[in-house]
Amino acid sequence: MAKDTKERILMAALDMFSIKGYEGTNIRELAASLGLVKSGIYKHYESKEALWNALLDRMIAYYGKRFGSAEHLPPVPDSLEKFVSMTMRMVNLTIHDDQIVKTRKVLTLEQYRDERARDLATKHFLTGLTKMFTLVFTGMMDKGLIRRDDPAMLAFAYTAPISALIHLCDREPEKTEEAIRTIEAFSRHFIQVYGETLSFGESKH
Amino acid sequence: MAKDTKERILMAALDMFSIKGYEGTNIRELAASLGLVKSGIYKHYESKEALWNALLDRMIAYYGKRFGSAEHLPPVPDSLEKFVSMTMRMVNLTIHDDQIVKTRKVLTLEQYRDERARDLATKHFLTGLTKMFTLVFTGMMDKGLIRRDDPAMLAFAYTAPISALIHLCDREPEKTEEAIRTIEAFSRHFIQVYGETLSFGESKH
DNA sequence: CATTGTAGTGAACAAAAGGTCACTTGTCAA
DNA sequence: TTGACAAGTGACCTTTTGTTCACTACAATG
Repeated sequence: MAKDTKERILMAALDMFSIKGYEGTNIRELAASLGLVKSGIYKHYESKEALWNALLDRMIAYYGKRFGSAEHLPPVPDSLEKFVSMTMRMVNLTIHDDQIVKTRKVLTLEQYRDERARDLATKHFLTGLTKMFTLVFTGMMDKGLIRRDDPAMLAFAYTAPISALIHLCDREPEKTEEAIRTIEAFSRHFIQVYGETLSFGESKH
Repeated sequence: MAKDTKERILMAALDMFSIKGYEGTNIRELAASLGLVKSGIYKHYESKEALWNALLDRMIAYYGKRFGSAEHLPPVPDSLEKFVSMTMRMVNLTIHDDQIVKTRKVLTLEQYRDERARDLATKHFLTGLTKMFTLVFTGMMDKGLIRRDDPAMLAFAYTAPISALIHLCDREPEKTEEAIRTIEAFSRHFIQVYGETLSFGESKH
């Protein structure tokens, strides 16, 4: 019950910050949500700002581990259909995983105030996905699944619309199902435009 | 100097809210930024929340007038080159117009807290642009400039990446120039993919 | 000129905020 | 058993916050 409290505080902070933002969050309420009293928080974090920084440390580390490392790169799919299903798996995870949703919301709310949040927001919302899919598309071009083109441009053109709909889900959760359908439709439209239509009998070498 | 103050307060509020958010903004500082003392604000708005709501009213009205009305629809360009330059004109406006930038920031910061902000955010960031460009693409298909396809899907695929880069500029203004270049590159890539390459001698009827 | 209403001031207030500290409690090691 | 330490409490403090109000200055109107 001891060491655990520090972790519970961090998770409660993620929760409140993601709803009310840093300024809108107050320590009393945060402590109460854990059955603590506010001075109890200060046994684990020396100030509200220290708590915020610890949370950011965590988010940055988590991002690095989860999205930044080579082992978590999605495998290059070997059919366009598998490419779509891979996308949908990733999308479903990122939309429904509570911690990831809250992380996105916090970054959205604090991106103009905190420099590290700002940087992480750009990774989360833009460059991270683009880099990842640049590799995927490069691989798919090598396999002859999609036509040769600038893979970074394709990755940007592919991930940004999906990212926009993920933000929509964060903002209006009741539109989640529709958004997921739109993402799938967009995905299929995308492979239809960029997919290499192999002539009959032709095969990838 | 009389009626004017109410307006100046509204603009100062837009400014502070866009930087510090609603919770982070305090009336004293806001008044001071206008050379007033805090009680002066209350002569024009009965509470902080009333001020916030007045600002939202304004933003909603402005959006309706600026982006919602038929007369402000961009004309359907009659060449792909003009399509790109039209896009760039719009992008430059939306990135450099202070009031529009601040509006986007406020909506970003308050989208999870205020229902009207939430709705306006979706319009600003997603559906508004998509609707507008659906019409543009429909017109361009009619003119034979781009190949026939689902115009709404094209509009979504076109505007979402641009929107993502506009958000990037709001977050990291020092990347504005690079972002604008990327938008233009994306734009050209887009028309290359979807543009109808008319055979020699062929013309739109 | 008298009056009336509007814009603005400054002092005051209650509530809420972040933070401190002396104290209790429970656990574990010597 | 005892000493030490980490975890948690409750009372207290200071600062900040939104809001009110009696008052002044002044322009417009009759």
